[in-house]
Amino acid sequence: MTQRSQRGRRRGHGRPTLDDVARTAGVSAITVSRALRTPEKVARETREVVASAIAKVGYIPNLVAGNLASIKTRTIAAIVPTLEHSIFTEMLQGMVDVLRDEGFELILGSSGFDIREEESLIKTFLARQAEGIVLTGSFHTDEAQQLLARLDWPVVETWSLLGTPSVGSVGFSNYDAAYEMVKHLAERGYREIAFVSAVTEANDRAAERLRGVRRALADLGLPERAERIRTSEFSLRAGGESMHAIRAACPETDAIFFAADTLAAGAILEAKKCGISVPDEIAIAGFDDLEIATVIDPPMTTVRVPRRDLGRVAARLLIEATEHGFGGGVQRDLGFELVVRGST
Amino acid sequence: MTQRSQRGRRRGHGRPTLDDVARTAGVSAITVSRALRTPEKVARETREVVASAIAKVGYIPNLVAGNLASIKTRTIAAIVPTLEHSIFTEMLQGMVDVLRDEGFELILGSSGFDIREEESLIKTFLARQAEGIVLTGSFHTDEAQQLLARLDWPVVETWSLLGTPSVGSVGFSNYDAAYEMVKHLAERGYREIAFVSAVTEANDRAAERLRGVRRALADLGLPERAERIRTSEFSLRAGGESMHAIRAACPETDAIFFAADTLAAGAILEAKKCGISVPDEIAIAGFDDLEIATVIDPPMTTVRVPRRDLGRVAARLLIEATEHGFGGGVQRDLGFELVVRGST
DNA sequence: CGACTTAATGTTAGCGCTAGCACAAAGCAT
DNA sequence: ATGCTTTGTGCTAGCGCTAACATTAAGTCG
Repeated sequence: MTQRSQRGRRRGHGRPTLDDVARTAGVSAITVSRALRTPEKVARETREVVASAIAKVGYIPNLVAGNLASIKTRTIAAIVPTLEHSIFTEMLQGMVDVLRDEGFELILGSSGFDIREEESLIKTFLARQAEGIVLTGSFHTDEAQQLLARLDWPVVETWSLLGTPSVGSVGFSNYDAAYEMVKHLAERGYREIAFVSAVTEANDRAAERLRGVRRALADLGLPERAERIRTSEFSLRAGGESMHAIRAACPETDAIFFAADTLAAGAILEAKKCGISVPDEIAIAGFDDLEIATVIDPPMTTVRVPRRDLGRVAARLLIEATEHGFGGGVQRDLGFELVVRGST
Repeated sequence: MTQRSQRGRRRGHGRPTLDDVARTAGVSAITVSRALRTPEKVARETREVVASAIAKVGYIPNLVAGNLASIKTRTIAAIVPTLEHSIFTEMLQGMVDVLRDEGFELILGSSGFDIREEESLIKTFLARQAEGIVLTGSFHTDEAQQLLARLDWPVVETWSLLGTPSVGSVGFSNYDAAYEMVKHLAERGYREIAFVSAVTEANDRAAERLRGVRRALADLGLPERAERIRTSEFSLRAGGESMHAIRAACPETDAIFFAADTLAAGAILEAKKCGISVPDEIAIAGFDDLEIATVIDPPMTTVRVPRRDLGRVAARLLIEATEHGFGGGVQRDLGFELVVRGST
């Protein structure tokens, strides 16, 4: 028999442990554990003794230890490109709502639209034993792709339906949405259509929207001019600037489709400031259906996307996958809605 | 001698462990651990052998186990009222920037402006062994206060300087900011001033702003009328509605100070839509200095708050506290700036 | 060249919890 | 009474990692 624990606890937090509770309640540690996690398996009387012991010593469970022992962390990770664009934070809010109801926590990463940073975050979250992860889009580094492919780890991609992540994709067709908008503009009689995109590099949503615009222009026999296809950062100011740049380069332009409401709203505000009439002189369309689209004058034609639901559905799929396994990879097309208002 | 491990691993992930790496590298587990965490203590040659073994077996560290063994999680928690208001997400972005540089991760909670939910989140984050927490404001439930008081756990409060959290407060004086804005309006000659606040219940920022407005009105000898002190939810639409409601109740009102730019912007947009001239018929002031304040017409007078820095400083304080201890509780007044533009 | 540091690696004993069984006591049919 | 389930509780052995100490092989110095 080895001689041990001669001098009590050598390391540790100093916070009370399960054993402390067990000792003051006069039961074993496992009983306390059960009283907390599966109370129906503990006699009412014992439960009460344990409860008062917990209160007495001020016990707070150590989930890190519990996670290690049970190989479950009840943690889901999410990586978004930025926290400064409300479409992503609203999606996160949807996720958090569902996760919290189901007793899961969110660990959050923001990649800054950089897939290498995304890869690094993925590795961190793997190391932290997140039980699943929500990614934005389906463009990732090769290494990340390979890692995810060989790992049997629940992954959901959002905002896009192009990838084949282990659990599924939750999104809508960015291509179709952009196509529909151009079709709408054409039906309204606009022929000289410009498109202002987000940066498309490593961003499949933006790339798909651009593809949709191009295809629609071609199908409808409308002219596509390079000077009218621009990329821009996301800000109100940049929206106004893009409008001016396009009008300077191609004065005959009669409609501009922006890949984000923020840009489109900036353009409408700037147009009004400069006495340019919307939609008579120039039509403006956006993408997202943020609140500003409804209160701006004229109200903005845009594409409504179910950002809250994107988060909710992604979270549910992932929880389902952690609890009942997964395979194949479902595709949840949550659709979009063309909302026609006064700006076109 | 006890007979054990007759049939190998009984539970576990199936992912390779430190031991697997150690075995293929022909060294002990602790050497692999050191090669990863303190490479300078391992001979170059060994380091290389270990590195290739890691690559060979595809090892990903299990931080949950590491955290338990080292009693360190390198995790910081943050609780914000909502993710749907960019001032908070920008603060979080500031936090994430600093945390990631220092090798910390963020666990995020959103309380929905409900301090009971906040309390529940605090307990969860304690249980998850977060090394510190960033809270919004200094209103918490009694139980949360007591828990935090007796726990010797690093806590930083943001957006307010009123509390005495264990590590410190990072914010500015909401009272002074509101006071200054009213003073500015008075100097501009406005005398019939209205104030639209966020809900003040359990929200010390809103309560302080209201107090500042009241005090300023009193000090400056301006009339305070109950019909002109309103609370409102946060939205563009609600801003416009508040403006109408105030003008209906008190037609002589010549200036409205909104506790958020979103509200003020909604009011300006609505005013333009209705042909109400800003600032001639009614002056509008906001709070936050969001981008829209600069591009709207007229540009908006508002209070600039250092939201990104709030997050950065809070994160740094907390990291410092986890590494070198803490005591007392510092107060970092990051200040605010009255930005006067055309709307007043 | 023996005592003494330094560098590199290994051994042991947990961190605080839970899975999997073992076991006692009680209920229930036969 | 016998066997057989059910209920409540406890014991043992880890989960995968790291702190603390132990050990060995090289330098280092007067």
